[in-house]
Amino acid sequence: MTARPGPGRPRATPTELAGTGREQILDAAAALFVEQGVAATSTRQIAERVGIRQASLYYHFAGKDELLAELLTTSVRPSLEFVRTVEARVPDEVSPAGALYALAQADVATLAATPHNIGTLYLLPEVDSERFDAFRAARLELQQTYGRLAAAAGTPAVRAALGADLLGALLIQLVEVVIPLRRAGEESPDAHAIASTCLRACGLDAPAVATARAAAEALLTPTSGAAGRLG
Amino acid sequence: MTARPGPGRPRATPTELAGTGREQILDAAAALFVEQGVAATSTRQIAERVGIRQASLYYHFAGKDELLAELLTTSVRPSLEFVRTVEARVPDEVSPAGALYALAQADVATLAATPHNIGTLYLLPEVDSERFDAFRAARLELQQTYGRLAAAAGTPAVRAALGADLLGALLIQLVEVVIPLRRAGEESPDAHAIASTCLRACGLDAPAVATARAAAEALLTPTSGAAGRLG
DNA sequence: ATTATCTATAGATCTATAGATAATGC
DNA sequence: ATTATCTATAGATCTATAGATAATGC
Repeated sequence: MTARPGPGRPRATPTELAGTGREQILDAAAALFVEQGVAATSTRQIAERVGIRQASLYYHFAGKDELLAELLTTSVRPSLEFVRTVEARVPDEVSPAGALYALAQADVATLAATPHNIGTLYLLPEVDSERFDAFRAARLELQQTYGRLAAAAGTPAVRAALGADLLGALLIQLVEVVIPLRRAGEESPDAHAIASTCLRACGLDAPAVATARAAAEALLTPTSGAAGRLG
Repeated sequence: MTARPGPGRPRATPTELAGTGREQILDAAAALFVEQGVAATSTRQIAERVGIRQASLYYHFAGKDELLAELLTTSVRPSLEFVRTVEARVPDEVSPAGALYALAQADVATLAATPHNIGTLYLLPEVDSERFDAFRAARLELQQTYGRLAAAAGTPAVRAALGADLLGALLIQLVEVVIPLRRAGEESPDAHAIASTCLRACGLDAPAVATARAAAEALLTPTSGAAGRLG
């Protein structure tokens, strides 16, 4: 485990972290950004945690913004791909309600498992900068997909009262309850409980939620030689 | 409007802001904290916006932390008092569902109307410091009340599947959708739509939601000489 | 006398660049 | 030759204190 030598001048104080130098830096930055925020985290702190000198960071990254950009985009990309794949199967292979359930459940699981509770980064004020609008665009697409599916899955009364945009915002918000829960040190909540709450928020009654859950499970488990491969 | 002179040396560059010096500073700090975060906001920036010198801040406040502490507590206090008043009337004067509807509606309205979208501050990493645990305790009490009311109002199946703690977290999360919506420049959403969503999340069906809404409105409008005064 | 500002500044950061150095790989 | 680090540092902050100053209020 003791850092393979490889090319380049050896570190003054060798550590036993996994991954390449780049990865070690990203990981340390993620932990500190989540804990303290970006502005409150100095390049020196990041370097210290990795076990390199402050200036050595700049060999890998142009600065904190580039670190944040990379953390944000690599964290949202999998969700985005998943959401696209699932929506493409609506309504032929799965109902809107089933798709919505599957997405909510998957996103809860992802947010619960992500190292350092990285979802916290989405809430930082720095992210509002246009420097990160690629990330925000991805996030908006995710939210709009939730909104479309929710509008399609919801009861007519709910659809009329809320509209797809508000529904999307509300459901993303529900899914992201995982972030404050983890922050508060709570144990990871049941993804099914939250996915079900998303469907109830759309006006579905208990039997309809049960049906959606079954549909989601059928979608996610490609039993026998079924078409299902989700990338 | 041109700042009454009053005691003290005059400012080098007089401004036309309303309120006392303290209030002007708090307002400027709120706007900047929300926009950039606390760590990214310098005492100099705050002072500039007020129209005083950086050092003059310290006559009123010990530093940024004290500013943040004051902004947080004055922003949560009204919600906390309201929630206590309402819960005290449950179940004699109002049903749990009616109380929950009233709270959600009121909190949405408050968050939508608050200057500078101050709710954003709740999400800043700085707030996790024990320096602000009075604020966090207040916030937790608010959340727990939501949880108790939701557990009482919810259907047995929902209560069994989620528990009061998770319900509280989910409902607060729903109400706080106003924060990202405002941040994105969205128009303020309908408080009724969100309050209804809270009740649907608890498993209530459309008629039950309508009943709760009526109960909330009866509670909030002390018609004729009714007992209702909500302080 | 009290209040609310001002000017000036010490000391402690923090970022980002320049250039040297110590490995590996060819 | 390439890679990944190192040392050293300039320049730009930023915070918080000391002490002066210019009003009002008594």
